[in-house]
Amino acid sequence: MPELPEVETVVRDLRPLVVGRRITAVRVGAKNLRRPWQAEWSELILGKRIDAIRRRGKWIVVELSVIRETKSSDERPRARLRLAANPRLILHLGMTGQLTVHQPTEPLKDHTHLIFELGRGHELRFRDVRRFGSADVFVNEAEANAYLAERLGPEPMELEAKSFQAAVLATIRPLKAVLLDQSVVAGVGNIYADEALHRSGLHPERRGNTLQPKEIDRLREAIVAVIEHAIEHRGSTIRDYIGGSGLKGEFQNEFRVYGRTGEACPVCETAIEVVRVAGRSSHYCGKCQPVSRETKSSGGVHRSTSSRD
DNA sequence: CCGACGTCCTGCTAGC
DNA sequence: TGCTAGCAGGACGTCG
Repeated sequence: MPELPEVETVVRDLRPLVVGRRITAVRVGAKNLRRPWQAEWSELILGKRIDAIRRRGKWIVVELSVIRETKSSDERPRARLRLAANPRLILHLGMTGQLTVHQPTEPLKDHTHLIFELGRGHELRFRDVRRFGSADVFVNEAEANAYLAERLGPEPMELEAKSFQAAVLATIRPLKAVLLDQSVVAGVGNIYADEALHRSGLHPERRGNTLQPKEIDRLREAIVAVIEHAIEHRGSTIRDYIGGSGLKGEFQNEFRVYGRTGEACPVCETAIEVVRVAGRSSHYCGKCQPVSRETKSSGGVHRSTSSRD
């Protein structure tokens, strides 16, 4: 499942292959992604040049602009064209999304839902078996940024200690739910949440408001460390994930807890356990990541007075 | 307002 | 061997 490191890898792989190219045609599959592709979106991006491709959280932003027409003498600037001069294509890979560049002669794999023809024998294909992914087009940078800003918190690398501390202490939710909340920190999913919690010695069921400031900062540092480490390994391939060049990730070999139920904790050799938290399977080491007594017994709500004095 | 939970979707696999 | 129930989970809608 593509999380921040996987999406970053896709974007880095794709960058040299798509930047500078023009979208010469858009082909849309029969089945919808999370939201149906709108016909006017094709009009908005057709003929536009890809200036850049970047990542924000788990989202991919393709920046497009009008190519300057050098030879046309009868150039009539149209208002509508000006509004859509710099549209943005925003993609989310969901669970099983793959974004790769192919030659048009390569056979289409099943579940290919969008094809962006790039001319000169290349096309960008969006394939997604489970269709949890999405594609949206916005008329300009401001609209695209607004869309992302209203659902995403800071990138892990830009997460400030103070504000993260405030966010964690302000909630009774289990840490696992906090880390999966994209408005708290953008880009963390089930794998890296579990890995970061193990690295910081915190139980996934610990409730935010029971943490010490020191623990919160340890968690923040663990998130950054595990994300950066994973990017260096091109992310994790569990089953479907591939980078923009079709290469798999290697970080699955570095997992300390995720998907390792029953195996030995790499730190203390205790068997890794799995529990369902926030509707997700959560892997942890019972010894390295103990639940504090007060948290486990009854949700940790009645403890609020003791932190006062 | 906040938190918990159900829904979408397909392919794989554990279990009979 | 063949069948099926259950599981995987990111984002978002709904409910209490």
